[in-house]
Amino acid sequence: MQKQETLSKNQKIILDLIEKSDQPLKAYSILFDVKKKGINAPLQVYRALDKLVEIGKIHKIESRNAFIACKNSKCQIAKATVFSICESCEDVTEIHDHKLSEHLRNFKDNKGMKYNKYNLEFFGLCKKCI
Amino acid sequence: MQKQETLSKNQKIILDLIEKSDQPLKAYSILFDVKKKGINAPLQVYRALDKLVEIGKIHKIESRNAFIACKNSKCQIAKATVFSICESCEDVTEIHDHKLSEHLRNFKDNKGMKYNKYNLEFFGLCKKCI
DNA sequence: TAACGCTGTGTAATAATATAACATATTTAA
DNA sequence: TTAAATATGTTATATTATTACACAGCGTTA
Repeated sequence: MQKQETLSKNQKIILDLIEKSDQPLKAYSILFDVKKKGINAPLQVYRALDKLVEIGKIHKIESRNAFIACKNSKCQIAKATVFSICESCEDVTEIHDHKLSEHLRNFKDNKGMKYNKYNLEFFGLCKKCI
Repeated sequence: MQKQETLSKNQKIILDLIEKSDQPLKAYSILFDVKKKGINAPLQVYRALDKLVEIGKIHKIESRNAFIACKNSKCQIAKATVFSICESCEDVTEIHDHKLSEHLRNFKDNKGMKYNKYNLEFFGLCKKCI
């Protein structure tokens, strides 16, 4: 089973919307916005979100219960995400830092655990809000 | 205003409970357990949790909406947390790795953002579940 | 082509997580 | 000893997410 290239109708509608926003969107705000396109129920939104997260088109910002598009064209980083979050204006940016990724990818604890995913969220104040 | 040494009644009850568990507890499971101690409403639980998180006695596992006690006696790491989470048995362990902490503490993005906190969650399979 | 598995859709109901608003009590500090 | 800050108690409600069920479309394969 290889990576799916074609998205379903609902998945497309919802990915479109998220990609048009440069900031994370919440599930019920997405629902509100796609009602005009015939998506009526939370579950329809959550199902599409689940799929889009799974294939790496979007990421969930766990501390905010919100979803942001992955700007990385290859979208192979669903399993290794780093974000910076401004606690004042709530601006969220995905961080791609080679050295940091390397470090995290290679991290080994002393419990013999096998990692296949990580998510890192930095919090602070962005330049505008300092 | 220095670090508060004395916790209020509700805060103590709830911290006690969380410290007795070596795994994260969810707010409503905490509520259920403390009803016999006279805590009746979600808000009473959430208020205590907020405070305990703020002073570093517990941490929130964001991806699980659950709370775990901080084992670090000094509890000064509320703002710099790393966890490993087994996706099979849901076992959660707080990680203290000097080199990793150093790396994360010193991380600078290229946006001039000032960080004061981070949270990192590793996912995978623990030794038992591999 | 018919039967099957897989993925997706639609809908209703409900579960789980979290906060707002208001009144009052207790502790702390000036 | 009074004012400010912190904590409590209660009701109601907002927000986030899932369960359960019925069915549609599509590609495989027997």
